[in-house]
Amino acid sequence: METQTHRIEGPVRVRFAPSPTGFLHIGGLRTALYNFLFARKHDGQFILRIEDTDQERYVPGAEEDIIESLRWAGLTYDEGPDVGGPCGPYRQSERKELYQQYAKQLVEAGYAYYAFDTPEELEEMRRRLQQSGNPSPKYDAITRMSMRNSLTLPAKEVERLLAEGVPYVIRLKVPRRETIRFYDLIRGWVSFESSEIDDQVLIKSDGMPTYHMANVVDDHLMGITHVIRGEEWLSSTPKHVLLYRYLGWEIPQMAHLPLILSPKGGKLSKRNADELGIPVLVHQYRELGYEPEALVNYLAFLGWNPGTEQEVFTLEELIEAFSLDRVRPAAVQFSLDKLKWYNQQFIRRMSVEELARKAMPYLKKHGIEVDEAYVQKVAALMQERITFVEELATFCRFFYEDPTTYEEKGVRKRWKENSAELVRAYADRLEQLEEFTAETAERVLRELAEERGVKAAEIIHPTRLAISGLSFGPSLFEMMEVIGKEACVRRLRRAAEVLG
RNA sequence: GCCGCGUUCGUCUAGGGGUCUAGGACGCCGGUCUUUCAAGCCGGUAACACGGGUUCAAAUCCCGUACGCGGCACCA
Repeated sequence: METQTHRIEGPVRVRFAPSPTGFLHIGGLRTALYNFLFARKHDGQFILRIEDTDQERYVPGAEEDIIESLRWAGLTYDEGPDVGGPCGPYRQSERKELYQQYAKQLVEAGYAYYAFDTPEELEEMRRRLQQSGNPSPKYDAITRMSMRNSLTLPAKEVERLLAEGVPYVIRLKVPRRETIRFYDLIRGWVSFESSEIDDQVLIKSDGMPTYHMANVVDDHLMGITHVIRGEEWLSSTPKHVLLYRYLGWEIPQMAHLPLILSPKGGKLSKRNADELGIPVLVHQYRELGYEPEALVNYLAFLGWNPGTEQEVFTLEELIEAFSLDRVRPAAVQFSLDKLKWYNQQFIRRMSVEELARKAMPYLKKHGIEVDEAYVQKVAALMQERITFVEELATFCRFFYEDPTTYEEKGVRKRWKENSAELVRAYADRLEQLEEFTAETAERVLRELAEERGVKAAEIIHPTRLAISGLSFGPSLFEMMEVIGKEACVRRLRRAAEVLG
């Protein structure tokens, strides 16, 4: 049978449905982002739903992390556990009865059944089948007839077991031979043989639904029109198709996003990413000082592109440009280099006021106490030279305090025999200046060079070392103006003394 | 192993039968500018996985192979 998903009338409703079994992963953020962009693009609603049906893997704090991370990234949702909405509750653990009700409906209609097999019995069945040459044993149309379930047990026995409270699960009765086809917005028609699918558990023995059951029920009840999720769900989609059909519901449009791979090509798991030094959790990026706009922009381009040459987009621009049919089906490799480039791009697009404001917490963190007006001057000189806002503190200490060391390589290359004397002479002249600016500092230096018959560079380079302790950095004279006459003179004299 | 999905420069990608001697971006390399370092500008490096078809013509369509990834739980 062919199952066409068709366009549902009315506004677009999409959801991001993470499970609080861990902190938000960048792959999760990308999925959330595409859902968000799609919803905003079509003036629809974006919903956050927490899929916490696995009580064993529940990680405390995960839900908070997901919510905080989405907020940080600017992906606001219209309905969710913390903001409410007309289709709540938005936490699956709070909707338990709902799933049971629909599961019972499926049982009554003959599309699902009770199964009383213990884990040991299931294990035994798999072992038996494997021994008889079946490489992938399944609880399916054939094996279910030799198991303990409401299809094989007498009705009275089933009633008795249920009444006695014997643990049971509810399984989907997957048809024996049928081709299940569905249309994926990103991949086109995809088909699976029902014989490859096992009788999926819908309700676990603890009464909680499995993902498959909860997902289908909630997507329907919440009016989800487009299911946009990771490719790892593609092969369980036929089960969902069956569920929609048996429940008599319309199937939302499906779109399975390409997976994000590690830069080496494998799965971007926490473990192998840690080995490569790649953060995978959204909060790590926040802590490392990445701009949320940069991460979002980069993630948007992982699997999608606007078809134009524009690469830097604000969230608003992404919304405008986004479309699912420009999402590619192939898995993509994550690259920190490109992300850093985006970060640099966003820093350069900030005003110096904004940049300085963002730098303040970092300065505090590094024990530097200066006022924001001063930081703005630093920001103006450094904006084009930094990749992270934090570098306004770490890379720029010389703007805030005298250097205590001098870069060895720079000294070797730039500090000559006559440097100490020239630098002292320069300091003396600067001290006399009434108006200390980049222009006057430069003029005085060039005059001195001319008088001494040396190239300006012979004073410039040692001066840079004396002022900043480094052989590279922003425009020397502008830097000196920011640092001020008194400090410059002091630093020049000190360097002459220390470096000889 | 079985099933599914995928495959254009190292990476992200454009392209969807002729306009492709395959374009852009990141990275890398060189040049230029400059007091240095960045940035900018200019230039370079580098790809249609392979094999068969179809066609006057294929990166583009079809089939196969290889490789990669995903799934095969009372996890999501």
